[in-house]
Amino acid sequence: MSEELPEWEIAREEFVVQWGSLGTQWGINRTMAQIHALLMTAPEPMCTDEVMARLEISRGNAHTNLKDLVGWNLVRIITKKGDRKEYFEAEKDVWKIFITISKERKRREIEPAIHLLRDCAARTKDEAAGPGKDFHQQMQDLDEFLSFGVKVADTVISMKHASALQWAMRLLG
Amino acid sequence: MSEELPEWEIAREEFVVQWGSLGTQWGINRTMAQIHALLMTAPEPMCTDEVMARLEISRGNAHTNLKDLVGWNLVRIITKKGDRKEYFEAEKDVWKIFITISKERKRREIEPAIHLLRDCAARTKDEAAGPGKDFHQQMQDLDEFLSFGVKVADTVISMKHASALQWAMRLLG
DNA sequence: CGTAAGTTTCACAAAATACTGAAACTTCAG
DNA sequence: CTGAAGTTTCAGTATTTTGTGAAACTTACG
Repeated sequence: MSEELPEWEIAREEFVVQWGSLGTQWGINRTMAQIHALLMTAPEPMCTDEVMARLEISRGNAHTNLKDLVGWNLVRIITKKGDRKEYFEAEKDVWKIFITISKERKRREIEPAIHLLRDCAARTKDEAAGPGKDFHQQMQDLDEFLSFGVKVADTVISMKHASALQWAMRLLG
Repeated sequence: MSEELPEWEIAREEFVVQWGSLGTQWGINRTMAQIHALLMTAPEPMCTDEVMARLEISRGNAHTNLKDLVGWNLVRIITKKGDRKEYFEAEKDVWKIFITISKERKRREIEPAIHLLRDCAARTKDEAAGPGKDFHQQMQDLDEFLSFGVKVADTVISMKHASALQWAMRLLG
């Protein structure tokens, strides 16, 4: 592992390890975050065996997490001609990473929440007063807020990096 | 548990349970999310025993998660005069909830990441070319993006709901 | 075909996380 | 003080999540 690594590889090692623990705080599993960090900083696409060796993890673990990353659209599969192996390459453009993660989180986390809120609001739409009405109102407020957030996110997602930047700069003054 | 609950309480029950599972997807523990849901929809502040009874959880569990929510500034402790018990009340204003969560996540998740990125960038600032330089550049790009995001977040955090709304509307329009 | 290279699956094991319940601690009124 | 009411802690347990490793499966080339 530590035989004559160039200086930048030592920093990379640190990055991978630490990004892994940060990931857990974020609700992402450590290995997945580590693989992502590894691929984001890989000069060339890596194959499963390289990932396994580098992180000292099993084939099954590497495989599962690589495929999960592909499922998140954060990593794509590359095939080199004359080579049957699959290689994995992470998106490195920060703006694209951000867009991808936003899209996925919206789909996986926000939209289900909105459905729940609408369902609960619908069930209580006839409450005329008191706690029942307050509950209904709360569900509606949450729904409206999240739905509005989704609209904003959709707009941002469809923007080019430069326009988004310009727009945000205006906000900052 | 299910003796003659009014209609809205049934919806609330559903909300609490489902918000709990959504929470796990979000990387938040189920009980904490459930308590938060319960308190957000509580007509009055609740005491530990009420929470325990309602969610059928132990005192230790209720206590820990209530205090964690207080630590997140999503719930505050209320004391009624002539009563030694502590009551817990959740913030219900959606905009305030959003601001609070943004602040906390920034502090707990984004800032540590920025520190890591700066550290890794600093360690490789002398790399003149090749993979080492690319690594340095990647760290810097990530840092810049997150730092810029923090600035935007700080601006939004300091805004009144109405101004933020107006600003966002302009984007959508 | 047959077989070697590569990928996927999955039962089981290990590790991390969350929960319980009871004891220890704190606070306050009498 | 003393003890009732309430809060906090924590060792042990249960549950959930991750990871392993080997077998099953797929693919493509000779």
